[in-house]
Amino acid sequence: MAMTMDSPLEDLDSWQPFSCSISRALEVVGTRAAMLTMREAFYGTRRFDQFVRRVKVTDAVMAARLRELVESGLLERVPYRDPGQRTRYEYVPTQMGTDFFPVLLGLMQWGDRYLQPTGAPVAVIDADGAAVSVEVRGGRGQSLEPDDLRLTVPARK
Amino acid sequence: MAMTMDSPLEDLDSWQPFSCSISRALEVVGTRAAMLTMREAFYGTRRFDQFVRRVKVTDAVMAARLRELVESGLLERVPYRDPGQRTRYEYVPTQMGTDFFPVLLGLMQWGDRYLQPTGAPVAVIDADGAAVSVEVRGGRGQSLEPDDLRLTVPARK
DNA sequence: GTGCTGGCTATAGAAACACAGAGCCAGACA
DNA sequence: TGTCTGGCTCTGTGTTTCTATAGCCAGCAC
Repeated sequence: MAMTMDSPLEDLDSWQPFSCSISRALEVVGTRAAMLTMREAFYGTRRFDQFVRRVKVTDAVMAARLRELVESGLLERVPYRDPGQRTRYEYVPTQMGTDFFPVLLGLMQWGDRYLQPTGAPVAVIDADGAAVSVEVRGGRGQSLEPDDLRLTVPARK
Repeated sequence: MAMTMDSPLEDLDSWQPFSCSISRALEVVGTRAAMLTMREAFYGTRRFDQFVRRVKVTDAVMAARLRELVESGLLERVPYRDPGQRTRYEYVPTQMGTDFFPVLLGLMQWGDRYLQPTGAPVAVIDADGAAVSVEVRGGRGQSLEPDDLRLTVPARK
């Protein structure tokens, strides 16, 4: 059985955040460089030197972040070969990495709204050219506001 | 006029990420403690000592993060008074703070899926008790996958 | 072979962030 | 008046993440 609470959690002191998913996620993508590297992967960046130039970190830092992101499973090292060049590697988002994009999109949308006095520098659109948005949806597909949400803590094992 | 590109961006080298909303957002909520503080606000935590205990940082760090989050506009200092106590302050999410919750929810959902071998420790549900999910929606309200997205860079000023 | 180049590693130092402990201050209560 | 308490600040230390610079290595070009 589960302990169910209203949102916000009524009895906060009876429950401590344990093995929180947000906390675990931040251990993987919690640094600025890691987050911006995933942003670039979202934009379509694939190659080492592109990542270095566009995220504006040193190659040492980018090598470290890319290695971590590959180890964590968000990116995959895929060999490629340009004519006259030796084999090198691209960094391609995995399913796990692709599934992270909504977080980036949510962050972008929130930043566009509150931190961009002169408007969004990049727009994300669908096939029709209409603006895209990140939303919270309930079981029937309906849009939800934060006030509509409740939290449940499953029974501990 | 706008420069429109397929997703992923075709001509990455012709466009540099400038005043990126994600980057700006990370300047405000880019640290682990700030993110977990907003998580707690989402859970319903309001008072200083609760934040300190539940985020598990020192009071010094929490005081600094709360001050920054108030200055940035995500939280608001609201006076309250318990019987027999002097006036103190609660930290209550503003509209800007509430609008940030989908990002936290997206992070939680992603972490639940990929970083929790034994299942999600907390579930977010709607009024019917159905699981809630963060989705990307297009102009007609349809669900979108990352492959369906395109990016547009408005003309520079 | 030699030279060159791109991805990657290594080291040292700077900056940001967190911890631990001490101390300050307003105000409720004796 | 004096004491106690909770929110908050200050100081010093350690860890992490970053920058800057140098160097390594595979392999293509010559």
